[in-house]
Amino acid sequence: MYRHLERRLAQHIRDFLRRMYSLEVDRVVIEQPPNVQFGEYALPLAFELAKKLRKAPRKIAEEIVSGIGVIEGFEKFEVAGAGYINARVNRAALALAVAKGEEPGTEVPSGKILVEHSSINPNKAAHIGHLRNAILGDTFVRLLQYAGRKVDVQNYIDNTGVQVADVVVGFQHIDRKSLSDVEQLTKRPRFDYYCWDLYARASQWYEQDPENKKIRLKTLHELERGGNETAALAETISTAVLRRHLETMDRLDIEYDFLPRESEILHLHFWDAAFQKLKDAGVLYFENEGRNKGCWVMRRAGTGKPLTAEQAEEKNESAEKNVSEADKSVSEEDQKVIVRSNGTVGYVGKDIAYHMWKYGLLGKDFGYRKFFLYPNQHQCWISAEQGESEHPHFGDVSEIYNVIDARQSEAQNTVIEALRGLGYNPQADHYTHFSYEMVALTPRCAAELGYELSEDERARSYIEVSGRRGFGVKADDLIDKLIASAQKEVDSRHAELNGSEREKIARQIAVGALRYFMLKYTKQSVIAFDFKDALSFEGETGPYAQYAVVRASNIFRKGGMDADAFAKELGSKISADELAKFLAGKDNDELWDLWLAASKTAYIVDQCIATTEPAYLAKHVFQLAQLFNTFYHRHPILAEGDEQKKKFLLATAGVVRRELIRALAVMGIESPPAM
RNA sequence: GGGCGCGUAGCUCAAACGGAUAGAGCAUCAGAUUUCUAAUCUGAGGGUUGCAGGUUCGAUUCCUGCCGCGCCUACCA
Repeated sequence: MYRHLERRLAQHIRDFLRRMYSLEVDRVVIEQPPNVQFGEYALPLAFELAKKLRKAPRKIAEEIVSGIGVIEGFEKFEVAGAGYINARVNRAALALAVAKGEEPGTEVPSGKILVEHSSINPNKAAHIGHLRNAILGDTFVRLLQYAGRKVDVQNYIDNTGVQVADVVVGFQHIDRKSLSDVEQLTKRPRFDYYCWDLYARASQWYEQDPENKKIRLKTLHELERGGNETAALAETISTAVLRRHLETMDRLDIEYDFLPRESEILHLHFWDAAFQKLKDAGVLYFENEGRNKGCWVMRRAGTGKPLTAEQAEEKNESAEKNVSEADKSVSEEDQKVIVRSNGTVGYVGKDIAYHMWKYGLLGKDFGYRKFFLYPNQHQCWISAEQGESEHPHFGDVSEIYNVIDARQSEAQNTVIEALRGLGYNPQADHYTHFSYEMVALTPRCAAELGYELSEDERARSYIEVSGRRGFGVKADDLIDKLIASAQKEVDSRHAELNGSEREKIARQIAVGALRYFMLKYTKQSVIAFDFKDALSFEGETGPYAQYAVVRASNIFRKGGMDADAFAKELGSKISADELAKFLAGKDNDELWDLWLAASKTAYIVDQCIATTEPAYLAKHVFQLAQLFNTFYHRHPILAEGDEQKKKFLLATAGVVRRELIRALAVMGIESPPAM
């Protein structure tokens, strides 16, 4: 409801400015006052207008306040400080609307959105860095779905790259395993852990003898070509590891719709189709000299002179030859090799083709096979050269979000520039690199894990994980630890519950702790991972919020009432006048703050989507839980003597409980029945 | 060298297009439970927002320079 009122206010202000001053503003800035005593919305509008209107801000603010008139849902407007306009809403009306629990809808664009996340090399166990990616991606999917968007979730599988090749080399040349040996190994639990170690061993093995590196290159070529024994072994390994990744992510309630694989991008000749278009459009050109002689190259993103909007327009209007001349002058440094001199295509090229497919611009499609059926019957599909005849339709989307770490931003931008160069500007504009920073280990954590550190590394605040060194925290290990720790607590607190109930709760708490931990940091901050913080269930954590829900639930259980029904039917239980009385005035600001926070779910979700920043939701959930815990402490609800007051307090608990459950669900966190 | 990003309390992090007194958690210290379970709550201490300029009514936020740190800068993916 908070969002709904904000939009209504913005619209009225726009109309008013047009009427009163003949001013058109595209965006009315509406802030949240630092304290609820100032009201629910704050407009710094008068400061902005001061220059345009050549009047003192305070004077303008007074004019607006006296002229704005009646706006439904708002009680009054006040001028504060040097010219702030503070808006006060009708508290009872807002509370009643919130209690009903139905957010007035907004227009939802019809197009489908594709979110790509996880994309873990299928050659070793997933680690905490992959967890951050998957949790960010999955949460963003849930945010979009909450906002009413249709979303396809894809997990790109690089099954023909060097990382898979390294493990293949490990099996063939270090451990000397046959295909059937490996097939047996894949049936053992956590085959991906075996590969984790083997990958690290293979990386060392390359250092021992330059000849070994030649084997690696040969293996890589065999994988890319396909149709040979090495490729068959790679297929067995990467498919088994991929299944493990899906299982790991499913422990966190993360699911995918489709798994496009690089092998199909190669074998279905996606690149050939893209290559032709890129050459025709002049995006790619052949280099005749220097370091990149014999390669097809394009300008690396971010190396051109930055163009302003006007310059870009001029450029479009000016003669074509200027453009190509400018492109030809790209220095070697600024060139990105797309096709190597031996004719093979690099990963950026494949990525360009893949993204043309996403937008339905390639004129080719994958084959589709059923791959993984989740316990909830959701079917996950995988790409295939020859697919099944009946399959859902993927691709042809109108917006793309790629959850890929910040280190790849240049490559991502190069793909966007290629689309632009092909003339697909709207598609390029709706291509979002959802960039986030890595998860690193604190030196203390690395030491705990028994890794030897150089003096240099010990002095740093964090150390990057490294698959090649086998250096990192495996996802399943962390999840196991969290579950064990939660299980211990649940067992000691709830002897009355049976084993499977306790197990389920422990899992919910573990998932809540982990997902919250990965979401509470803003994307651009490197997470310096530490077991102490990650395993905490106290303070700013998922379990803290889950516990608030349990406390609310307990009130209703003890009172023999249905929490949701109680909240929803507030209007028939208490008159509007009485409700107003309970919420009015300074004495009740603290209660009102709680209601106001509970009204913000849709507003926060919008903010998260607009900024591709799920951390705002995590902060909001924590604040709401914190306000509730204070409320819980101050008001022994069931002991309340005044019947009307008691109903009001119950409704408060019911509404907050419902909104907490909702918001947690958007973060992929379940609310346990007991803790 | 070039590109991107970061620097805020002892530690880990917030601060939505520039806005009202820079906020949380952890840690430390002092308190709270015959009550709807303390995985909780109340309070205290802790800050020249890396440094120096600039723009502005107003800067943690924008601009310039400097210092420190990270990532990218492969005919790897």
